[in-house]
Amino acid sequence: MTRMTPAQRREEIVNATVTVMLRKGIAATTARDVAEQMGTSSGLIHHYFLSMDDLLAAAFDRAAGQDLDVTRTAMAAVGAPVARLATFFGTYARAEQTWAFQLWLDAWAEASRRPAVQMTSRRLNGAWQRLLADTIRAGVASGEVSCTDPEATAWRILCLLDGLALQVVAHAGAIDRHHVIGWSLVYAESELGLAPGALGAAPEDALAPGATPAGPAYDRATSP
Amino acid sequence: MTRMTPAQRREEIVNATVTVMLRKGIAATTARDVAEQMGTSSGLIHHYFLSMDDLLAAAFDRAAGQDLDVTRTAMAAVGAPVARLATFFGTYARAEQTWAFQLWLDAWAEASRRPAVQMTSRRLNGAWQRLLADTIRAGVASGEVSCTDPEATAWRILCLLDGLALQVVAHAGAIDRHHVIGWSLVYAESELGLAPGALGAAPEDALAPGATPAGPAYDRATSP
DNA sequence: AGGCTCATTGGACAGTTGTGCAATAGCACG
DNA sequence: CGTGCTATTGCACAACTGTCCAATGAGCCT
Repeated sequence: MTRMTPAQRREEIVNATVTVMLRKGIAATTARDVAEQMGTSSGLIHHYFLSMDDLLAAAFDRAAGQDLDVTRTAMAAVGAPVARLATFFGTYARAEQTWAFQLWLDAWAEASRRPAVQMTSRRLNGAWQRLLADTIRAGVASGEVSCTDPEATAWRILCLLDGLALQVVAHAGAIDRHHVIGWSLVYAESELGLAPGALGAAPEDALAPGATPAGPAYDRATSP
Repeated sequence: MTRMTPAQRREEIVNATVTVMLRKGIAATTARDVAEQMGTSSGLIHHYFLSMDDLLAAAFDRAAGQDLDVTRTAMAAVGAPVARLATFFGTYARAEQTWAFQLWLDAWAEASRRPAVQMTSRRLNGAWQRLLADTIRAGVASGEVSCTDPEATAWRILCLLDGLALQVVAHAGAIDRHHVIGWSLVYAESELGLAPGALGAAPEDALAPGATPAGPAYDRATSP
């Protein structure tokens, strides 16, 4: 029975929940799973969280929030708005490797049943949109990009990204992983009046479609 | 104890499951719910379906397949490819009223846990994409539209639609319902080299964004 | 050293769930 | 009318869930 300070323990519970969530998904994560992951009693969890809904929301907040922070700080380190947009897609692409996109899918589906999860997912989704919209606005201000409605454009780019990623996660093989970034990037360039390639080098097979790509092999592993 | 022929009963079980699913979502639909909906015993269900996974897949197939059929037949009744594409969006828009999009969300999220559901959802998603791609190809052949890669374009349009609809269902209010069709439609026109408005009259507030639309009031009801 | 606070335990509890099976009863056929 | 097939019942079963709580014991303060 190792006794920890409440702050530390709370932290560890959230961390353990994230670990379990990444393995089993939000919907299938139980209090006992989390306790076992920590090596403690299951009663401990409800000493720190009022309900499972709260815990799952907190864990999703941590997992998804970290991705957002990574992208945000990476973008903040870049000066020009267009370069910042390029960083946006570049970071997204790199994050693909350890992809936790199934979490988003679970969060959206669970939103109708778990109020706390819905609130968190809505807040984070909004934050992503704002990050993108703000950068677009900055680009408009500096004259680098042209866009009549940054808010709407940000939503559209994000929703295309989500829709594509969704297919990759839910129906492995239906869409090539690389297309997710490549196609979104091309779309963003066209919406923002940018020259092709301005936001990143899209692999040409991301544009020339149809036939099976002769590009580099990619792992079809479904598990994270 | 009303006795039915196996075919009839199987039919009724699927119908009842669809009804329950529309009310509670795929993930929360139980064998007992379905039995209660039919007014029969719960044991009956496993006399016709090997597992709950099979039943849920069959029910989702029916519900989502019907939507597909409606759109497909509506499109088949139209001659010119561009008009057929316009019908695609028009039918989609009308289907919005009795929106069962939560089912798709559930299906995608459950795909990783329920093999039968994944197979069904993958098949139907592919059918939607093929429907769109074939029509685009026909448009290219007739010279009405220009598109270098109908397959990819179809996926992109569909994924934008899904991504937008997803936000409406999961985070009611984040995106205006009307934007789902309007924005996708405008995007499709640009991808296919069509004149604005060629695929349907997008409400102007679907394009002029930002401020709260002064358009007609729309119900925010979340339940179907 | 002793006491006290509170993190932690381990299990109880009531409610689910999917699944399987003997018994029952409706219906068609002889 | 009786007989057999089988659709249907009703329940048992084991496993699981979130939630709660009295008992325990670790570590800090006096």
